[in-house]
Amino acid sequence: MKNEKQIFEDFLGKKSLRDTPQRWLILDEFLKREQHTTTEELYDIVKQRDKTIGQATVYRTLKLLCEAGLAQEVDFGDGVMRYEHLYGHAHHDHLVCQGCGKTVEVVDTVIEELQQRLSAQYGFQLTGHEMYLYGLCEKCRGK
Amino acid sequence: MKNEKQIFEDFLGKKSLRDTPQRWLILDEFLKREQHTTTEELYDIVKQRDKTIGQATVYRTLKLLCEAGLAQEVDFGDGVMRYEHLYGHAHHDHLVCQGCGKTVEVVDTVIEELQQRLSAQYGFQLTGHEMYLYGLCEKCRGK
DNA sequence: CGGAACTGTGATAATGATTATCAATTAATA
DNA sequence: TATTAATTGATAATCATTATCACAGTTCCG
Repeated sequence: MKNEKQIFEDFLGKKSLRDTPQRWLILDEFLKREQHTTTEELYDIVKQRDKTIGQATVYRTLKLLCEAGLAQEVDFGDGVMRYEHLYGHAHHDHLVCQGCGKTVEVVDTVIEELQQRLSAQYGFQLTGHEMYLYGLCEKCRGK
Repeated sequence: MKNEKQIFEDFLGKKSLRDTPQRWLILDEFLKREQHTTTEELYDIVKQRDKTIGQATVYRTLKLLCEAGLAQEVDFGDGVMRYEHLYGHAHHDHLVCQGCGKTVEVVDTVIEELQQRLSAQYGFQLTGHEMYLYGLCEKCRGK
């Protein structure tokens, strides 16, 4: 399996986009993050290694990573877009705690199947879906 | 079953908020709309009956309708909040055509049940969920 | 009735995330 | 290396939504 850097290199080549240190820096830090990352968080981190980098470049590069199939936008509905790793990660949905903000990645193949079937009933060809389950985690429920 | 106007009246009373012609006008037009409505669309409609009404009032009143349990926010992820009728309407999710924007309201009780079970597996107490199924409707698929 | 004390309103300014613009810089390539 | 086109960082612009504020309309209490 190719690694993410190779994928990105291929992507840039195919689109005749350029190889720049900023792009590699952003990809590198993005890959290090385990959790969903906002543009601003990533910008703050990346600035520590390159003081001159601009926010716009972070926005632009994250968009590219999405096109390259390495990242994916996640919208928890709080007005800030988050990005998560996509390549090598199986599809999943999100369980979000409304108390502490903790998220858990979940999958349920039966639900996925039923979504297909449900869409088909209305003549739709399903191309994707979003499912967010909101609730209270064990800790927050105690309070 | 109480009707929406009575509900809103009760709500205003309980919260010691006032009875104003603007609020009734907005509620009235909101209820007439069959589809999901953006604040701007509703503002345009309401302006035809009262030229002096302000956008802010529409925003404010839609928020109130949500609190009163008459309306609900729906976020299709295109940067504009939409509102739909809630009172007297069973819970449902949305099937959205990415070709023409058409939406269909759908429910699948088995999925709902599985969502509960899935959340419980992670110690979460489910308080709500959002599920958006994106695809192409029959017409758009032909093209 | 009269006048505090509030609530609501409309106009407008502010906010905050994201995007567009643009001159200057840099990478690809002949 | 010279040319061309992509990229960058800084900054201004957008756009939906919120906050602010002066003024108008209600309610309450005497």
